[in-house]
Order: sequence, then C-alpha cells, then structure tokens
Amino acid sequence: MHSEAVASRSAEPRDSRESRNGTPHLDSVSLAIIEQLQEDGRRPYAAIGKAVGLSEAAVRQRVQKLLDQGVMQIVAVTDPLTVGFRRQAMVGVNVEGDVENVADALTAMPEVEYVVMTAGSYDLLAEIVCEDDDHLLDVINKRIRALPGVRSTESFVYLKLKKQTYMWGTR
Amino acid sequence: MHSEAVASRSAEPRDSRESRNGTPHLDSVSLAIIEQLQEDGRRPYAAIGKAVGLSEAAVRQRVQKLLDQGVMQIVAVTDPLTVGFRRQAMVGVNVEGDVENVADALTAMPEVEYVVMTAGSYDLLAEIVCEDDDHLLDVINKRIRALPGVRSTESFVYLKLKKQTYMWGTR
DNA sequence: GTCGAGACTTGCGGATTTCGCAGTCTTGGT
DNA sequence: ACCAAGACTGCGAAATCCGCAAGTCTCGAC
Repeated sequence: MHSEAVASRSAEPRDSRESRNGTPHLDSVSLAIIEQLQEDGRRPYAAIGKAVGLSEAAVRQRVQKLLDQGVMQIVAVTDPLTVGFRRQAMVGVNVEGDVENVADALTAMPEVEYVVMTAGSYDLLAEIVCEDDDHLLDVINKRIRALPGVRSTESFVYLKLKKQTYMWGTR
Repeated sequence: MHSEAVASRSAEPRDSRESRNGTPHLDSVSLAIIEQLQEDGRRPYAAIGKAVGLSEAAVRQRVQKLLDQGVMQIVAVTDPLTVGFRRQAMVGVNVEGDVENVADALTAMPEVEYVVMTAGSYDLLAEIVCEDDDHLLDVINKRIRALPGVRSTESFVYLKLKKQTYMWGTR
C-alpha cells in the first residue's frame, strides 16, 4: 500500500541538521504535515499520515517535535476586535542604536502581539492589542516611546480586519 | 459539583443576539473556551469543560458553532521564513476613492495573508508572503500598484520575525 | 399563565483517536 | 565491522470524540 503520496521519500536525505540561523531543517514530509494542520489544526494523525504517506505514530512524533522546536504552534485564532478588544494598532518604530534591544523590549510587553524587524522607513513594526483608547494611548506614549533607543513612532489604528489567513501552504 | 469555575454563570443573560456589525455576541463562557484553545488548539473538550464549568458535550457544541460562525479557527501557525518563503513584507497602501474595493482586491490575492483598514498615513496595511525577490517585486509593482484606486504604496521587507503570539486572552 | 425555543446536563455505546512501547531499519561515526 | 542514535512501523490499552435521547431550566412571545 501507500500507493500514492509523496514520491520523494527514499530520494530525500534523512537529515535533521540545523541550518545556519538555528532553525531546524524541514524536509518535504514535515512541510506536508504542516500544510495539513494549516487547514485544520485538529485533524487526526491517522488522516495526516494517509495524506503524507507516513504511519500514525510517525506523524505524531513529527508533530510533537515541530511543536517542541517551536517551528509550529497549534492554536485558536480570532479577530481580536470580536473578542472584546476595542483598539488595535500597528506601530512603526525608528531606533537609534541597537535595534535588537528595542525589539526584545517590545516582545516582553503583553499587549504586543507581533514584532518584526524590517528594511524600510521603519526599523521595527509592532502590532499591539488593547482594551480601549486609554490603554492604547498608554502603551504607545508612555511605554513604547519611553524605551531607550526609540527615536520616533508612527501609529496606524485598525478600523477593520479584512483578511487573516494561515493556509498559505509551504512550498 | 461544579464547585469553582466561572462564578458568573447564572448572572449573565443567556443571549445569542447579534451585535451591530453582524458578529455574534460572545458571552464569558465562549471567551473562556477560546482562551483555552489559544493555549492549545488540540486540548480535549472534557478538559476545557472542566476549566470553564461546562459539560464535554456543551463545549463540543460551542466550539463547533464558533468554528462554523467563523469567529475562531484552529490552525497551525508558523514563521513563513522558516517554511520555505524567502521574502515577506508589509505594504502600506494609499487609496483614492473606495477603500473597501481595494481591500477586497487585496484579499483575493493568494500571496496576501493579512489585510486591515487603518486610520493613519496609510489607508490599508497588507502583509504579503512570497517565495523570492522576483515574486515579491511582481506582486507589489505589477499587481498591487496596478489596482484601480491605488494612489501609492510603501513597502517594509521583513528581516526577522521576533514575536508572534495568539494567547492575548480575551477580556 | 402557558407554550415553545434554545441551551445545558447526564448518560450512553460505538467508532475513532491518542498514547506508550517494543521491535525493525537505516545511517553515520569510530 | 560494530555500535549508537534517529526514524518508522505495528499493536494493544486507554482516552477521546461523536451522535443521540431524555429531562431540566430560563426566557420571551402570545
């Protein structure tokens, strides 16, 4: 059996090396597993196994490892505006000195949900989720602007979330 | 039994009205369920029930309804940069005319993962995920800039993802 | 006041899934 | 050549999921 599914199995080197940046190498089978779980995070291991050409137990081990390694997380996602948060915003930050330090400080804030270092007219982008206007104002003006190294910020208050997907595949 | 857990049960009105914007109303129990699944999308219904003070069957019904309504989705999330995508960027868009039209056009593009209407110096923010520089260039210059109503765009290429959370709770 | 709808509980059995573990196979190092 | 580690399979046992039925409770409509 296993007639179809992933043709590359024996061709691909069974390696589990780490690539340069510390992120583990992902072979085509793990990518296929991730794709399955991007469609439905609760899909049973047996069904995934059938789809990617692996036994149920093997899928279970792989998934567990991916979770442990932090490569993937299986979670419920919502639109924050529908679950009680009134204000959400993206903040562009310009930094003088070490960008990484500021990024770490932002990461440590519970209201900050998303932090990314970028090339462009901001050094950092941070998405923040707040309960109301006062809270938002406090976070931006009192906490973020007060961080050492922050030169300036610009805010974009969210009006409406139009799209939010996690099924972009893996390639 | 049910000694502890959510004290508010009887106090809260059992309503399932819709709020103004068409999104269903979420009571504290549903919010508590969502919180549980934000921590672990595969947590068993019985465990969730114990945590929020509901039976296994009731949790099952609620979760199913939340999924059907599109309030919540349970999925695997990853850092795109670790699963084969080389380039990712946030694009700020300025629009003349109907913003919603442009937002819908962006939403229809598979490379666009996230679209939000904002108040600030951009009308829209869109996050795009691409395989390489050529792909990125193509999406931004050929596709997005070509949309009717798009006045200008500004791009922020991602260098490093520092934080990505979905456990912000619910309030 | 009565009725009906909706939400929840309890209980249940069967199908399915999860989980742990022993055993096999392959690979890379020495 | 041998050994150790990692990955996969197969297989019971335990846990979970799922649908269903019957009964309770509350709220709003009539």
